[in-house]
Amino acid sequence: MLDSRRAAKEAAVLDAAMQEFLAHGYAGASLDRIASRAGVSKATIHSYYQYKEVLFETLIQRLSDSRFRHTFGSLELGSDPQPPEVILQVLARHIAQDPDREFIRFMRMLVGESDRFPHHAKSFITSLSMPTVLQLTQYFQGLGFPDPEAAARLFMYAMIGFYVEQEVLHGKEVAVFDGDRLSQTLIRLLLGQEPRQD
Amino acid sequence: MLDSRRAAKEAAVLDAAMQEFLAHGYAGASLDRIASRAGVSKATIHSYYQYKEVLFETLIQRLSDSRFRHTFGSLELGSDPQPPEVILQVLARHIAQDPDREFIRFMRMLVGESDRFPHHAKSFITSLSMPTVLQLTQYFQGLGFPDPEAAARLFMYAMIGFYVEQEVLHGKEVAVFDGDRLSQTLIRLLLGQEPRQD
DNA sequence: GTCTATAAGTAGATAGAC
DNA sequence: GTCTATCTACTTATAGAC
Repeated sequence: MLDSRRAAKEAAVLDAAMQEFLAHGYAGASLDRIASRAGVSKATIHSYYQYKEVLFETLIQRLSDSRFRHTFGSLELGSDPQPPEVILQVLARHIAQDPDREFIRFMRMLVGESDRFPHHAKSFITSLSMPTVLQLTQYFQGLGFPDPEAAARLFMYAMIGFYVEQEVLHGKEVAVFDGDRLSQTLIRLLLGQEPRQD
Repeated sequence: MLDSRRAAKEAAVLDAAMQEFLAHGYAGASLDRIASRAGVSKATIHSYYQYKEVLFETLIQRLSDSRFRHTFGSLELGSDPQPPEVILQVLARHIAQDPDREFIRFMRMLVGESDRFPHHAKSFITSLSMPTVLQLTQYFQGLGFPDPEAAARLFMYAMIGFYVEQEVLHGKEVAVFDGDRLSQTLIRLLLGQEPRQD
């Protein structure tokens, strides 16, 4: 009974902390605001997480995990019987599209803190970028590509670059470009179906 | 005489501010440290730039301008008589390579502050991403591509994604990948010279 | 113009009451 | 276990001496 009340408070702290850190970054986040938004005292926060940095670490880990589940939870690349152009199209949308706006702010924070918290960035690479490269490499290998890892990384980098420029850096508010048009071009090139001038 | 002494102090402030903002981001930067590193008092800084935010704006503009000159200063795409694969290779290195480590930290700060300072991000897009897309689009149009803008953006996004994952997010410390191998793959695909399985 | 000194506010973290 | 009250340090910004 007391445990569940404590668990509820801890969840409230984490939720409030997420909003605060996503809105202001690490240095700009205020424990005062987190406490007041969570409906607890600052002392309570410190009893859960001794320092601000511990709270930040816990939160980043939680956000990173949830993104991992989002990207790979509904993805079964190997056993999918659909044609490559369909599979790759779906995967491109998985990488570059954003169902919830929260991940954009997470990326901003992760990149923004990647100088002061490099291990968060590396952990993100390990748990998201590496498995994506691996899965794609195996897939392109199965299609008989001569350099499957280069194809895999080209695919991933193109969609990441698109996401960073259009969504994270507000590029689509300056000059919007359709993500499907990009991925279609890329997929046709990779599969050798592109219409060309000759 | 007094003017030049003032100009020297102002330059010292901007240099110190650059180090401070790049190292700590906007919220984490301290005017105390900037003043002490520049060898002036805080009051002097405030006499030049009324608020911290004004100093930050000035600095970002300066950094963005210098990067613009770096990327396009030595680049004459249209009149270059060299073959496409050479030109594109050089351009790929321009986008993804970093002669000075400073730009990595600038990107981290720009992305990290792009939620609270969206106009900086947009200004960056306008002065760097847009001209790149434009130049590349014209180049691919000259080569007879059916959708030159899609090819242009694919090229730019792939190199940006590579840069963000490998350099900004420390990806190369987790699993390094050769930038030339990526751009060679991309260029061969675009120019229709890729070796394929069939 | 540029400084020192200080104002006024907020930061993270803790002691001690309950 | 959670609170209120407080400590110490640091923040931006300014007033006033020179």
